[in-house]
Amino acid sequence: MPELPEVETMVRGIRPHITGRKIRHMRICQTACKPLTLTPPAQKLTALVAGRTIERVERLAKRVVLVLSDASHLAIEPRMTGLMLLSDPPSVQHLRIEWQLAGAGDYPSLWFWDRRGLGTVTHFGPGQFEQKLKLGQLGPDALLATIDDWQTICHATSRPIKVLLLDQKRIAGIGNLYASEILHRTRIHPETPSDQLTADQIAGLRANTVEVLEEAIRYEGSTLSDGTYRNALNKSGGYQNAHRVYDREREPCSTCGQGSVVRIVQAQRSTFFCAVCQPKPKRRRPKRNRR
DNA sequence: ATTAATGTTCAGAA
DNA sequence: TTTCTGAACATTAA
Repeated sequence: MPELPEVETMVRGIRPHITGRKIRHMRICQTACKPLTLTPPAQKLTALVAGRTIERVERLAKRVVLVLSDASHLAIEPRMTGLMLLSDPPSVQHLRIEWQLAGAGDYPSLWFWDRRGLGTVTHFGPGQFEQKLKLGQLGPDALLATIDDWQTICHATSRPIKVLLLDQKRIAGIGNLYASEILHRTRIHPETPSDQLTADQIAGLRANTVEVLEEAIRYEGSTLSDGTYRNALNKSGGYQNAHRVYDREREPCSTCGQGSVVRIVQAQRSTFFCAVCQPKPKRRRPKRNRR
């Protein structure tokens, strides 16, 4: 499930316990039938990582990044069901990778757990990270994007704003859950063509994106009904109780009290919104009305 | 047996 | 060139 707030929670959870510690061994667990996508493949990857010290732990969009002592980077992408854990995995058979840490510390190992196994782990040599991933693949981070960034992003396409919010190449970190929450709070209909948004709406979008994501981080992320998402110590998040529209189809809108939450499908993903709070945009007046 | 699920990517068509 | 669709990856629960 992890979107930006869940990945940020993972990073904050593991950072104090693994920063400055040396990776004695990176072990690919044999319990899972199908292996994760590892780049480079397992043998080469484990050799590159062994013996390195973890200098820093950072979040890049929806990835956890370990910065290693040789200036290389290890990027872990949890995708749908991946978790970074220090202890207490929800199940043993879905443990995929163990980083055994040297020296004294509260936890002997860092783990990657992934039920569906869609996650990826990618190693970047010194200098490759910025070039190949940071600059090449991702738009500005959703917590850092300026109004100018947002203006440029929205003006560049006629795609529906909900679909644009999910495009990591344009704006990085927002996923399906938070896209619905952000648009509801900004009172924008999810099918609005992005290039028809007014300057005020775009400013609101930026402000509410930061507000929703920071609030979700304070709650340590959203654990949905399937219970998959957990923090580094296998504790649930709390933000699911604060969702105003996501997964609340047919419930009355908590904001206006008038409408009820409806579900539509955009780009094969569920979108939740309130038709009263988020009315369909009026069609643009054609220019022929000028005299 | 069928469907949907927080993410990403690719091929192919309009 | 842009946009959209469907499928794929693999697993589980309703």
